[in-house]
Amino acid sequence: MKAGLSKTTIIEMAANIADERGIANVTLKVLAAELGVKSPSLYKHFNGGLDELNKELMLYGWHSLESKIITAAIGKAKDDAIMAVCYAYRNFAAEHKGLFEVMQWYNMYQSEEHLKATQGMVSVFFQVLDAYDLNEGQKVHIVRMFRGFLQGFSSIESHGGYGNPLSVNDSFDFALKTILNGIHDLQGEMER
Amino acid sequence: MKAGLSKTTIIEMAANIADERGIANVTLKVLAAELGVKSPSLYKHFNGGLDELNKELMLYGWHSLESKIITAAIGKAKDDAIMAVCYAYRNFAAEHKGLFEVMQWYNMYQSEEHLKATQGMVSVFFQVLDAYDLNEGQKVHIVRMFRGFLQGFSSIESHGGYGNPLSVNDSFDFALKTILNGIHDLQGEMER
DNA sequence: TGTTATAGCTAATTATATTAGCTATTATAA
DNA sequence: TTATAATAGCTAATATAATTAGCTATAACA
Repeated sequence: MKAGLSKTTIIEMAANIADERGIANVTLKVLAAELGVKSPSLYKHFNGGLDELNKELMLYGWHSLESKIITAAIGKAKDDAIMAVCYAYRNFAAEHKGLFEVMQWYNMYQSEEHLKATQGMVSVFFQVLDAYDLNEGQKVHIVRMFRGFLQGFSSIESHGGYGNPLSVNDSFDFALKTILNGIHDLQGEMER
Repeated sequence: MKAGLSKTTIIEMAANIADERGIANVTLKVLAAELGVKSPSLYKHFNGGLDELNKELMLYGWHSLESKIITAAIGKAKDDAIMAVCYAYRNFAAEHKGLFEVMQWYNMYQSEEHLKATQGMVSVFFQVLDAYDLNEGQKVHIVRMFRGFLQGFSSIESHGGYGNPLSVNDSFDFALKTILNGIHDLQGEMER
């Protein structure tokens, strides 16, 4: 009862380490040192050790992203809302490289927890799509396309995978407009 | 001089372990046991130890994917070629979950090696796009969109991230058609 | 046949995660 | 206020995997 740690402060420090020093440094050793305690002490907060910590970090990341995109969508509708949400996603990945990696990497083959974690974000997409004249199946396809594109694009970009000097921003805009056009076509040329 | 190992056989076994038992089991211990040797022996083939092995595994994966999509594109052109390439990518990810993971997650912050590794695949996309009337910038945007989408979609799908019962195949088709429409639209214009 | 190179070995070292059990501080109740 | 209980954090010990050092037997070859 000295350092006064809590799950939250530990997770936040872990997220910080992931972003600043890379996920390879998200270890109990580094984390404890950074928090000014010894590594066994962390087991008082995370019974499941490093594994549980990574899981919590993954959940924390998705929840953070969720609130970012919710905030971004406030006061916007249709294409504007979609653009805002997509940019918020991409910016989050850029600003939280390490955390974003943990969000995707942890729990690869145990999808239940992952599914739950991403549900919030998925809901936001569906809500935004409610403003369009689309059936449920179409919405599912569109949300899946956005999720796939955003995750892959953001991941490649933040790892420096797009080597060509051409503006990555322009490529992102191009892709979003392409998907938006697809949505417009489904509506039979209604107004955007 | 007994087991007669080579870099190739070791890498192939590592890829196999990644796919069958998950990347958490790609360790020198497991790998050596599987190959019938002791783990220090592997240093005779990989001076850099586990790190070098993972790098080689990543490169091996991208080269494998490259030849798969080249094969898929043979005798096809335009939309047919693109569809074939995209399906080949997605199938590869589905059939090599572990390897596909290593391809994305190894070497996160040292993009040079990653860039080189993906260059082959990128070239295939550019070649296929040569059949369309597009300028260089447009091609770059399109390839980036495909890469982002394919990586994210395949990754989410193969980790069971698309929970909705709706056919994932249909979503994939929907997305590809959406992007193809975008390409067709660009051909109508003179320039952008 | 003798020499050399080296794949694979054992033994030892390092690094991290984890467990066991102790202690001091904080919170709570008499 | 004092006694008691709960527990955050500690030290010491253990487990597991990576890695290094140095040895040895075999394959290749002069």
